[in-house]
Amino acid sequence: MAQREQKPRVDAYELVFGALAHAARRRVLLTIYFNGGAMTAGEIAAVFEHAWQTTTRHLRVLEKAGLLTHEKQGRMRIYRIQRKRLELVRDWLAHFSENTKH
Amino acid sequence: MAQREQKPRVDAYELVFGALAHAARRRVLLTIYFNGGAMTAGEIAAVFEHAWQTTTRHLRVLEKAGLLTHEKQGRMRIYRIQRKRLELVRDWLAHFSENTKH
DNA sequence: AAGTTATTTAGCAAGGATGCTAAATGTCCC
DNA sequence: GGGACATTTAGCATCCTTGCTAAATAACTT
Repeated sequence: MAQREQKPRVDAYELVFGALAHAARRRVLLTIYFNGGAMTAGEIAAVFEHAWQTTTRHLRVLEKAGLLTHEKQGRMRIYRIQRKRLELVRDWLAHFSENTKH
Repeated sequence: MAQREQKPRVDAYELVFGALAHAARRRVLLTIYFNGGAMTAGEIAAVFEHAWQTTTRHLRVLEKAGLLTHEKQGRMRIYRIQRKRLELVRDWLAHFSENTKH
């Protein structure tokens, strides 16, 4: 039993890696990116065979992970990819780089 | 319904991202890496609070994902990290790089 | 060969994730 | 303001994952 556990960006890894663990969510990110970085929820959902509501949940997971943000525009919501957040993954990978090999 | 789905290295992404989705497994990789790239199952398990068997399963998942390999040495098994396999993650991230910005 | 050490496999319970349908919310248009 | 459109929230069933304990395998030791 550890005295006290710190949870600063530890949770961030958890959220991001968790979000990327599902093929549909990875595909959502790619889809939005190749569409210029932003799409409405409807456009995104249309790409998938899933029910609308299922995609909505995936979007929520991605947003909670910080990989997506949304803004309202009238009755539609525009989701925007947060490329910067993906660097967290790169950061984690960097632990395994040649140089750091200690 | 798509005509036919190809699954070449698609499954590889699935396996690797799936494996990295669990904090314990990410920690196993870091542990082995910072221990010089190889450790026995026992040494790895000793690092965790989990029951031995639970860690064994994590090792299996990581191995199935290609992130670890093992070789027998007497009655112990030495697990070795496959850094190269992590590049698959880097490859995926590369889709979002500035340059490739379609 | 019997016992000890190192590790995996099997089987089960609990919790979480995923996908669906139905209902709710919020906005636009006549 | 009433209906159509865009999207989310709720609730439920199913499946997958994780963690555990018990049992099995396999290699060393005496």
